[in-house]
Amino acid sequence: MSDSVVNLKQLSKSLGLSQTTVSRALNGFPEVSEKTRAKVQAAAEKLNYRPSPSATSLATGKSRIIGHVVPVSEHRMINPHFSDFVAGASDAYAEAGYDLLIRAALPEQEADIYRDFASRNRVDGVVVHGPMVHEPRIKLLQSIGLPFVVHGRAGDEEHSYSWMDVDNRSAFEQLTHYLIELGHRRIALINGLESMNFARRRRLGYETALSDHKLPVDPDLVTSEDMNEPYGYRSTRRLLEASSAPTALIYSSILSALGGLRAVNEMGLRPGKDISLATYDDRLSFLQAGDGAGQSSYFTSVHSSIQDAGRRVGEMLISQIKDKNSAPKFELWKSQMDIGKTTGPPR
Amino acid sequence: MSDSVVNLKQLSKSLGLSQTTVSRALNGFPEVSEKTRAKVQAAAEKLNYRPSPSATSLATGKSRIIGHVVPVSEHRMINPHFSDFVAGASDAYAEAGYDLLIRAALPEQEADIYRDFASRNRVDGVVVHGPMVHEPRIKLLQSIGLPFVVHGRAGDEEHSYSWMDVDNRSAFEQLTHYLIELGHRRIALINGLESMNFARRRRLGYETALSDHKLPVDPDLVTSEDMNEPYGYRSTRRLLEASSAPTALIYSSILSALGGLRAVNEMGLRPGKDISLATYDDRLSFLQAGDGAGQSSYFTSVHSSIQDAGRRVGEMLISQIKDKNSAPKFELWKSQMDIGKTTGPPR
DNA sequence: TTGTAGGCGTTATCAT
DNA sequence: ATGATAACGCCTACAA
Repeated sequence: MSDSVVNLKQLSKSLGLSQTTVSRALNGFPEVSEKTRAKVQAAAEKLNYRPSPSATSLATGKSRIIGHVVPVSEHRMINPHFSDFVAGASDAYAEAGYDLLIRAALPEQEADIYRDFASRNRVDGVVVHGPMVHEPRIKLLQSIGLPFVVHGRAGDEEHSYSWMDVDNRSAFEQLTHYLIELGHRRIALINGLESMNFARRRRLGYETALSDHKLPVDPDLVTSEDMNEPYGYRSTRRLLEASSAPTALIYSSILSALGGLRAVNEMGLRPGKDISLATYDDRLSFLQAGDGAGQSSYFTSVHSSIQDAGRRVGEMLISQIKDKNSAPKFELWKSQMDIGKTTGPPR
Repeated sequence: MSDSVVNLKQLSKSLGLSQTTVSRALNGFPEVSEKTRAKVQAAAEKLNYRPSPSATSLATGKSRIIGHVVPVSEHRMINPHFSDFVAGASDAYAEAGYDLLIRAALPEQEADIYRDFASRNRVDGVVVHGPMVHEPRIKLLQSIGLPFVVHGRAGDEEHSYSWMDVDNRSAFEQLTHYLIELGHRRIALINGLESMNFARRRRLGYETALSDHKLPVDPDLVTSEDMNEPYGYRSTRRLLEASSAPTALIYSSILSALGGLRAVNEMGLRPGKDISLATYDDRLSFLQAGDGAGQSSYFTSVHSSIQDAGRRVGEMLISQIKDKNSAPKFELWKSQMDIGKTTGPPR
């Protein structure tokens, strides 16, 4: 009730015990007698004792904070994908008594920020977002010795660090395969930025399916950009207005799929009839409904919840922080395919 | 280059100066001679000196961290609105040398978390998100003495705390007015949760416009829920399938407007022709395009960038933290109206 | 202009 | 099982 706060010294004095004993009692050290511990805990509660994070951090070298550095460039990393990921991660952190810290940074500052994070333990670990095909942050963090988990994977040395990823390649292979089976021959891929590893994998999956069916890979049918709604709209219009338009389009994100849907509607084409649309779906929460009436069940898609991914990455990172010299852990999640209303045989 | 890091003591020893002088030189105290300061700065750079945040925090009582507590309930606060706000805020923080901290919490824990934040200065201030009509957090924070800025306003005592808000009421009055002028008589409002102050204000604006034109306020035409896509879809369908359907719908968020658009398309209605849709638009970045081809220019809307709001709230909070006993500051932003393609006279 | 010394609130190492 | 005491790394009176 009271807003007055007490420190260790005051608390121990009020108990007639030393700070050492009180500290040990509160932190669950086994040598403290149960009777003492109970008394201490009761008094701590009553006097509203809360340890000072900075003092604890200074003494232990642990901050109980997880860092996320987000680039502020043209390709902003803060978008609905990020926020859903963060929702999951912060949940996992809170459960374990950690806080989430965000630092906005220009891309060229990023390395320095990691050094800063590590050198004075502002954070106990970081999550690496949006790994590129060749990802310099990984060896940097390794050399610094700052614990980290990658959301996704980089192109090489997958066994030297911890990561959690979805099966981007097989997901897109499956989606493409499905469209081919429906009879489509010209299938476009509205991909994310292919400097990012996930996008490269998705393209590989797409190309693999085409090749398996002896279909040509037409570079004019593939676009690569930051995934947002206008991009989906723009590229869809351009592709469909071209001379040899595709009969089906695959989107790397439901955000661009939404843009594609808008384009298609505007052109008077009926999804699933005149044109087929399929997408990767991160199950973004603002599109989700309990009754399954959200966009997610509308689109034909492969999906995996990015919020769940955030939670899992958070858990992995915390367990790694707690057991510093544990071996790297990897987790590859299978995406699930759902047939929605937006695909059908070509006209 | 080197990852080795040096502390104040080592740095000052290497310079043959006292820690005091070095500290003062680095922190811009005027009494240090420029020659000394230059030498110190050069050495700090060279030896890769970085002050320890926990030590600094312990000594000064300042953490240089801004807290955001986000409820993890059914009505998640982490959504695209939040992430755009955070993008702006974290930018402002980074510029001022602050970090952003997120703590997920059950609603009933929130009060305790604020106490925790304040008592041991884990954070120097907080942003209050989603103020309700009656907002207990405000007097709590005031009694605790933790600096805060409200994004939005609570219903009462607007002059006792700092806030930044948009003119929700007049924005919705204007939008409704416009639709009435077009000839609409039955206008629905797909509102946010009316326990939230912004939603109540929006409804007031809507009702004011109706009353001004001697139009009845039909409660069946107003819905109030968490703003997401499925909600927009569901309520739009329900309203349009009813016996006396509205000819125009106003959405409190582009997320639900997107759902409404989906419903309307599905029902074979042409937006702007058979049915009119208007929305409040927070200019969410994932819907924005440089070329103006995003959803934002498509919908008839009143808009104001929530990312800019985040930046501004961040600035306000930091300036308040720096000047503790400054008077409360208020900022009310005017939203701008844009006529898009989704409105027209009723059929 | 610079330096000395104590304090911020914990944890951890030795003792006892 | 409990207690003194020295870190942790910085800031800041107070002195010089």
